[in-house]
Amino acid sequence: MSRHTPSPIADTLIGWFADAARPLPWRAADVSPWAVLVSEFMLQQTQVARVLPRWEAWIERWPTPAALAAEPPSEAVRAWDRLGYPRRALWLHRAATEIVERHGGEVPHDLDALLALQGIGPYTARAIAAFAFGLRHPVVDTNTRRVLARAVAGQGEAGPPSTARDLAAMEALLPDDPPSARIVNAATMELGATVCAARAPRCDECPIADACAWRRAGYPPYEGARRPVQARFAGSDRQVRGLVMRELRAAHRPVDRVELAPVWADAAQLDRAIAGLLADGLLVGDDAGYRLPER
DNA sequence: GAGGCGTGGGG
DNA sequence: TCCCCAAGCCT
Repeated sequence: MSRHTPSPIADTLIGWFADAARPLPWRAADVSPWAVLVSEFMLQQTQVARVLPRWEAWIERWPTPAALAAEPPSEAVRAWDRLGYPRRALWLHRAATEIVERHGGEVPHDLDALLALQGIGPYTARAIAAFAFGLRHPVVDTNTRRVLARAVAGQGEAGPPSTARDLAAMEALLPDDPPSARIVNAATMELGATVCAARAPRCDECPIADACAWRRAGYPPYEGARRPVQARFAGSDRQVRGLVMRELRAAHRPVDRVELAPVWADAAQLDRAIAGLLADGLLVGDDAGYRLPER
């Protein structure tokens, strides 16, 4: 691994982060790797403000992987409440079980061991390694990708994700020493989340505006490929799944098909949603009806 | 590799 | 109002 020439962008971000970082509780010095891991699961595709109260409650109730693994998945799904993508609650419970079984109840440091856990992909594995353990890895999320696209590549938006390419781009920005690299990872994400926003970037407040290639080029409009627009939510199977899950979280007993009928008028679509939830393991069904998974 | 997956904040 | 998009991952 070759040494880097110092990046003025990285240096500026380190100074900016010292003042501008939001005091998020999972960034506190005394939080456990497990607490960091839980935050990363919850933050997948979900905003900080919505995660905060769920994370506090979760860590208080289940302060260790073993504590969560000792309870049925149904309790994890209930505690997940309306954070969205409830498969993540199932995956987090599964990951806790795997940590107990494979790693003696301790969150592993190793990237490959992290990647092997349910629900942990390229972003989350590196985020845990970097933020929980201080290891020097590039961490690339959607905010990072946008900041690099603008400040370094001079493009208004990040193109389609490519893990290898994105990691290489961030690697080029990272200082050699792990503590500084960790801060640059966090600061780049923070800048994208709070200043270099997707819709309305606040360039007048940006600490690296002078170094920004996109700004220097006069903010050219983005010409490259965009990610496909997300299907509309209203009336979607996703909405129906959410409504069914809401019923099942509230009911601490089996709920049969007749009782679910009022949830959605289109019976075929309701059946499709239930079938999908069963396939995902979010529901189990028997003669008594549907319920959240107990094991 | 594209598509599917919740829910809600903000422009 | 409506639409974008949000600390991604799995199949």
